[in-house]
Amino acid sequence: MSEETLPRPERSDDGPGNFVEDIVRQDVAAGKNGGRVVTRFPPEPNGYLHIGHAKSICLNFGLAQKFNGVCNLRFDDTNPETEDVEYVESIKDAIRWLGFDWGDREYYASDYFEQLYDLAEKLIKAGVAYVDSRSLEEIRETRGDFYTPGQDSPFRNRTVEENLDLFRRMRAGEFPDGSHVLRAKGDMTSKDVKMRDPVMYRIKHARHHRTGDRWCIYPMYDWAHGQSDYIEKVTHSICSLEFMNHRPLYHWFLDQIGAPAEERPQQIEFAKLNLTYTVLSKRRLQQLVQSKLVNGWDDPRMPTLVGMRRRGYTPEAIRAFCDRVGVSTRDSIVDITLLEHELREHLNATSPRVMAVLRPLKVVIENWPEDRIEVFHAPYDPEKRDGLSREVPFGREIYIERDDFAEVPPNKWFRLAPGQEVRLRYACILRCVGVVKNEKGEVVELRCTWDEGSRGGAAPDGRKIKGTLHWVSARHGLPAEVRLYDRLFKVEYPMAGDDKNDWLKHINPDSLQVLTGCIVEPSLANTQPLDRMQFERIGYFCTDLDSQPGALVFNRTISLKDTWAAIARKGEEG
RNA sequence: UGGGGGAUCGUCUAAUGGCAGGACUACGGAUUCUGGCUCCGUAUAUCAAGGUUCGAAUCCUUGUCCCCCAGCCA
Repeated sequence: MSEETLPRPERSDDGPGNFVEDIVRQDVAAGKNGGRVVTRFPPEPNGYLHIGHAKSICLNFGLAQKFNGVCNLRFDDTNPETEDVEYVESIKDAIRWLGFDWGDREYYASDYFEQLYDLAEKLIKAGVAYVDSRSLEEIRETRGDFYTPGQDSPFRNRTVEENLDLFRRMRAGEFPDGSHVLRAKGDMTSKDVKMRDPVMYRIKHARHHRTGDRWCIYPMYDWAHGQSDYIEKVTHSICSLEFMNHRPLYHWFLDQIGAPAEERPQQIEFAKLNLTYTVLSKRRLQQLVQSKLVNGWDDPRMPTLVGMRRRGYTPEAIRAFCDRVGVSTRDSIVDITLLEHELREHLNATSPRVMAVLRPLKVVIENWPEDRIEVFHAPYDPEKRDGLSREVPFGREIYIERDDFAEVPPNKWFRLAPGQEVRLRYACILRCVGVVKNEKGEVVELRCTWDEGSRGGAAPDGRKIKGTLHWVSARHGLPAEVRLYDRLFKVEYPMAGDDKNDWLKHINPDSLQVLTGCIVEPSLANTQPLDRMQFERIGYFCTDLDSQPGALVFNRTISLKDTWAAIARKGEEG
């Protein structure tokens, strides 16, 4: 074993760990950066955060927590034409909602414009940056391509004095957009196209959401980002795979400004998140919003954090998911069932249970007196028996789910059918003795009798009742609208097509189904937006932002697993 | 035709020359006043070929496939 071989990194007990964590752990153990760990989450404020960003947020903030470091929130606001404070606020909300706190470490690349400018002058004085006064087209044409080297700009040999003068006048606003750029003197013959005299500054007479009209030149990403990391003393600058191509330039700029070896940030790339049945690029998400395929950025079908919040996702579930998917350097597409699993897991543990009937079918209990009302006490949490319960009134007329009755029951049917018994949850045992149909032959009402010994739902003789149905008293139930959400795309890989616009063809036309005429139990009368609950036997729901007392609206966050659906499907096939 | 990366169950991820493990999914069963939850079980993987080695997912060679790069976007 050579002396240079580093010891195998110890894995921590909490969580699965990943290669980035291994690197940080080794760095800390080796005393690099004096053992400090500083990460950063660097969103550009030009869009809403989505589940993919959550992975990065969890990684960066998680690393800081794990190693007693800090994580900066830094807005990468170097392109005023696309950025806005609206996004800054939404990004901060989303990060807070996810459960992370950046304390007072809220930074903006625009806060460093002056320092960045000074550094740029330093590079000019050192002869490694020059003002190129050609058009965008000319610059592009002479950059060469993957196979042919670029050619030096005729302005490459301007004197330091001339460059300085021009650059200062660029800043002073003497030139129109596109007339000059500041370029670094890289190597126009480099096989690495990024090194062919990268542009550092461009002229943009645009108002910036923070600096207003103070600047009319703005730094490019490659120049701004690494130097901002350095200014903030970031130790580990974690970004996605496509920036791997930028890493040589990242280090080259750090070399040029004379960043001491022991203080320079290290760029580490990881594979960003992709999800089945989902698109996760800002541009495409924006397209969905603008073309009104969804109702805004917070549409519950959107993979944005605001959308997921409105849908009823919990931050805990999203964080658990991010931990679970791991971090690696290979492109991957995570099965959305993993996300759904974490969601159900957390919702199952935390959601109060209530009853709601989505597609009501009236049931008249013939041997129950007309005006007799019974109030049952039903626990909010049947598993933990935490003592909390609500009152659920019961009477002669109730509603059950249409799907819970079959005139001709298929195999293994545990639910209601003529002559068959079921239990009404927490209420009693019921037998169907008659079916009322309309002139079209549709079932409109069920006539039933109840077993008078089964008050509360227990069988007096201990007989097994296989099926238990949810129900709502007709007299006490509250009307409600329920919005059923499904995956936004019909296919697993919407982006798989050769044609770049094929993904839009895979939109699921049934991703939103609005049910009116639903009936929920009276305990929900005062529910507030974003309250979460389980509708027993149906799924997890949350009260929508549109909901009001007297006009209740619920979103289906996710259905319960439905074993019966699989059995029924097989019954049909077989 | 250049450069930079990457290939492990259907999916995500472990392994750092020494029993290919875990989770999700799927399937089967037990339990159940939610056809939920829980519990138990089953199935499925090292891109290919060659080499080094007692021993290879791991090292070497050759090949194949996938991703990224030619913004005055980030």
